[in-house]
Amino acid sequence: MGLRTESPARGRQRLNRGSEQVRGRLIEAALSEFAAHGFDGASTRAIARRAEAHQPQINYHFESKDELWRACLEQLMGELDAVIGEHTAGLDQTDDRALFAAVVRSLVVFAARRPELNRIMMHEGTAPGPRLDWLVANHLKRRHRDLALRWKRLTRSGDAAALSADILFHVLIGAASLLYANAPEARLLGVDPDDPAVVDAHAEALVSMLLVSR
Amino acid sequence: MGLRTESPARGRQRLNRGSEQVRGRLIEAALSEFAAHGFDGASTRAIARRAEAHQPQINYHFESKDELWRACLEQLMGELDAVIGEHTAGLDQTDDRALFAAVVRSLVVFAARRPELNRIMMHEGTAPGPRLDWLVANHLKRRHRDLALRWKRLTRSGDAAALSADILFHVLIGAASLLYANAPEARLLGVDPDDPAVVDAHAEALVSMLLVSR
DNA sequence: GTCTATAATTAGATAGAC
DNA sequence: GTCTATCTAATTATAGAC
Repeated sequence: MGLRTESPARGRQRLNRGSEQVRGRLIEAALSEFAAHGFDGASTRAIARRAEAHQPQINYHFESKDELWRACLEQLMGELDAVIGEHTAGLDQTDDRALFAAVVRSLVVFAARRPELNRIMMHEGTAPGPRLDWLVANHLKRRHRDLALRWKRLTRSGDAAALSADILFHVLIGAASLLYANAPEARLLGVDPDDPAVVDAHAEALVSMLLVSR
Repeated sequence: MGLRTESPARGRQRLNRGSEQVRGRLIEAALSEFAAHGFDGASTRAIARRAEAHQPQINYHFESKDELWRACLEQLMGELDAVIGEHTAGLDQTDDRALFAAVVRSLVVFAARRPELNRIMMHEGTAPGPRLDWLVANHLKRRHRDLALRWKRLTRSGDAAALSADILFHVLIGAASLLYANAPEARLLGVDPDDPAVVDAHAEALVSMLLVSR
């Protein structure tokens, strides 16, 4: 197996771009790959290629593929909270009805803009495992409980459709996000999940079906 | 590498169970594994182990892992049609409202009883590829078109909620199936997707939200 | 038709030069 | 901090005995 003595600097050019930039590029590439192909289907080589980095850099900047996955979810959950924050800012924080409508619109808008979060959650929710345990404990438990409490108040005030608070979480997220999580499928069916008019009508339809007119 | 001359009949006992039975066991095991872990995450060894068969038997009874996957989807789609058939049998076949309600109930009941179909579709819908192309061409296109036509008639007759026929497919399937497709997640959140009372209330809630009272 | 053994490829992670 | 080379383990598929 002949040594390559010919040139001292072979292969890809050395690129020192700073830890933070490479870390960010790896997270962005990884969440795309995890969303498209699931944790097992996403290879660290494909992630590195998409980030224009080398595969061992993943283990340098992150401890493991698992830790990279968790970093992706922290990123996406932070973005979701930012979108909800934008939609609920300036509202009367005691107006449960207006706040709920804003959350529904946030979920639809976010699912359309950033389908990766819902894709990853759909991949992970199909089987028990340590990643699902981590997701529920660190992100979903609180959101599920808060949404159920909000829905119970709306039910008592006569604003809510006839739907149990326990299952509202999955009914709402399913209705709000499948079109975008499965956008490749929707496109083949002739639907355009990237059309802002579609997204807007979708959000308003959900609000009007969930909140009964007074 | 020492030859094992010791015993002529080593390893697992030879089991000849007939082609049809082994084929069926492999399909049942495979759809569980594909549903739980996605196509890439499901290994043919795990499928064979679950079916109490040997890994090369997959390539004997099916041409490849891909063809086994397609056999799983034919099986599941057939079961879905059977459930829809049961729910719509005996109804006035010109009563669009009653037929639509029966289809909604079928989708919820089937998703709860057989979450594998929705799990596999959620895994496959997140990225373009030959399996998604096959699914859309052979199963989804027709269902999507028929449901949209039915919804347009209900919209004209004033029975339908304010929701575009284009996106009804994904809104309905998302609202009806995420609770069951992501049942492992729901269970960790304290919801019981296996409770028949939950399933029944879920179906009736969707019917009442989608069909406006006359 | 069932089974063992294995070929060919690819996976995540690591060692060590630079 | 980046990169090449490589280790170990796992993957799908196949060859051939039975």
